[in-house]
Amino acid sequence: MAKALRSGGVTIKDVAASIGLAHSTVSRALNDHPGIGEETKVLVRRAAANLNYVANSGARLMRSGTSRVVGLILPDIENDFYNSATRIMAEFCDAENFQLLLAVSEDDPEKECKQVLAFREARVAGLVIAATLNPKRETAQMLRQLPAVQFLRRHASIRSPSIRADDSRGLHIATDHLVSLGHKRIAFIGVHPQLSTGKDRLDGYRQSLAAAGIAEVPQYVRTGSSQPAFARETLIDLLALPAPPSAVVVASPRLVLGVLDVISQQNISVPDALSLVAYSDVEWFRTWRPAITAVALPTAAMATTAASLLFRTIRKPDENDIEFCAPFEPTLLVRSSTGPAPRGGASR
Amino acid sequence: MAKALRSGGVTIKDVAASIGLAHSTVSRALNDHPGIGEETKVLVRRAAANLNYVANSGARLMRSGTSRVVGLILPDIENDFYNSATRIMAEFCDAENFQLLLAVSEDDPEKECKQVLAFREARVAGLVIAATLNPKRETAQMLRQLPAVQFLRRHASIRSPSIRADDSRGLHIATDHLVSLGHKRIAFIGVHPQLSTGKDRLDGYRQSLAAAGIAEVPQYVRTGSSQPAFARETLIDLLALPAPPSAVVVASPRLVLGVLDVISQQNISVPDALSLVAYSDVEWFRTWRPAITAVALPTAAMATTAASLLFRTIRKPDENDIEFCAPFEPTLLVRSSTGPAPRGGASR
DNA sequence: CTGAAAGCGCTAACAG
DNA sequence: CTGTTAGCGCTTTCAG
Repeated sequence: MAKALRSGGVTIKDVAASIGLAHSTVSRALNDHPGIGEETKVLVRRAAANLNYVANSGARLMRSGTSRVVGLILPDIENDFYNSATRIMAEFCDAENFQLLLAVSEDDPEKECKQVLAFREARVAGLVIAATLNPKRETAQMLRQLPAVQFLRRHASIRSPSIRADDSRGLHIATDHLVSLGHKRIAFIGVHPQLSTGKDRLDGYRQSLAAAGIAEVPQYVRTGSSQPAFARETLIDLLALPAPPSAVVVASPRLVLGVLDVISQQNISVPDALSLVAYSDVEWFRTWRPAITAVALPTAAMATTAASLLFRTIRKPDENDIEFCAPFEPTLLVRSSTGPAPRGGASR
Repeated sequence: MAKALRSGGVTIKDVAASIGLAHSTVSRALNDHPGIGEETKVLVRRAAANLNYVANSGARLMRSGTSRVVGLILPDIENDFYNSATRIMAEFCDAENFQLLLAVSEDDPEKECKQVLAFREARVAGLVIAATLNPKRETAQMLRQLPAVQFLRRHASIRSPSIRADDSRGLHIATDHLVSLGHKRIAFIGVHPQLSTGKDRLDGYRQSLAAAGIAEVPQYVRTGSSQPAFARETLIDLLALPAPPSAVVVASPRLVLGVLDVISQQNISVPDALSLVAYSDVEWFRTWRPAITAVALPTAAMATTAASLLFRTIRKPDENDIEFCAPFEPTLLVRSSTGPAPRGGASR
């Protein structure tokens, strides 16, 4: 035993030796094979426990070819949508006796590529990915070689099925809401339009304006990074315009943070001086004062669907013809950060 | 090639065969061993790329005994402190070419135990853990057998070194702040005192009261789950007291959410009717109106230290005598959710 | 029902 | 500088 401990790891052989059986028998007993004496199983299990035996999943992998691990690649774990989704996936994995390998791409295609490669080296059974705005060819190609599900974002170069929200519609209803309150000068702060989520959301905003017969003002439409700092600078800029917007649609929860920073610092009155709609609802939005009007995504349903789709694919990789999965419907939650447009012409 | 693809995986041997070399040579070339012809290396790398070779980390593990993976066990990934820490650890791992295996224990000791076992089976090089309130004996024992770092929380039964904040002092200064504003009826909403973070924080609160000569009112002291719902119910209860508190210290960011829910729903005036201090600062606290006074933890420093301590331990496991790591100092950020105590006797 | 033996993909002696 | 060989811990035929 001392020897086993020093030489780093009790093996199935040590267990076998300790009770005078063949290691193959021990393997079968531990894996609860049919056709092994019940008494033997008990004996083996006790011996394994005594020796503090811990299976070696690497060795197991070598034989089976795939590990009980699934990968998850997310651009930003501090985004509440993603961390809620992570919780659900983690639960799912636990329930299925899988482990979750997490990678944070920070929207860097190089990192992403390295991460996918590392996942392949680990022979993950499958993976869920919210891809960067411009995945490398190599990445897309690797993704084709294992069960994968695109999450929230989808990229044309990646073949894997996608679980997503109807972003375009989400922004459509958000913008419609402002339009119906009489706003004409409606700004949009969103993420890069190379991202499906960036483009679709922008489209939704535009469609709504078009439907309302409001001409788009290029200066009101801003896209960029999904980090708060971008929204902060953008809003400051927007407010300094000769004709500042009377309302703003903010297309990502992390961007909302930057917007609120400015609102808070400049002590802007919401919704009187500025109406605000957020895309993707976050728990604390309802506690903010005024409570923030938001378009909610069915996060739990989306994450659950992604996970179960992945596991289904893992189990029957042959069913390549994944049925098309309709995008999830977002819902507008009207709270108090949106109000009627000011009567006068220019504000301030 | 077709054969290799079907039989699930191009190996080093296939690469070797494709260019008429021995598989060991290929291995060495791929691992950039000294004493391999530069031209050979180029040749091998090209062949590997052509055949779409992907290393098998399971096989590598079998030889080295430990994988390039570190584990992270957290009670709650939706807690902003933890997800910020996760981002940093993920970055660290990426930089070191390690992977991050994430497990969410949800404060369930059974789950935790299973997760640690699974990590051991994966032969993780080490792990970072914020333990549950009452880890199983088995868990503590397994933790002794691999490089591990306790994070934020620490539990006496676990030997591993811990990176933590001076929680007691943190709550001491939070409470002092309220005391200095003239508050006498100060409530405490925190997590289970079985948790080190629960106990230390409660202690800090108590010490501050004692130092100020304020008698503790048992009804004002509430501990329980760290989920928002607990804080919600608790605050409602507190406010219904004949002599409700004029200030409340909320010892965890997730609990703050529940508290704000009530404040928002009952439209309580902060800080006039109720002063509020939060423990652990969260990005959006500063945007709330009034901005929330909070005690900030040096999250980034803590996570970085935990990660580097872990990697150091992984590299030199012999240096068992880890120098004691002083707890990190929290800082009070006075914002606007705290104000002078009301003059009169009972509020309302 | 259990044992013996082969081999998964890789690395590391040890030879040449 | 490169090839040969053994063996990591496990599962899985194939025999008994």
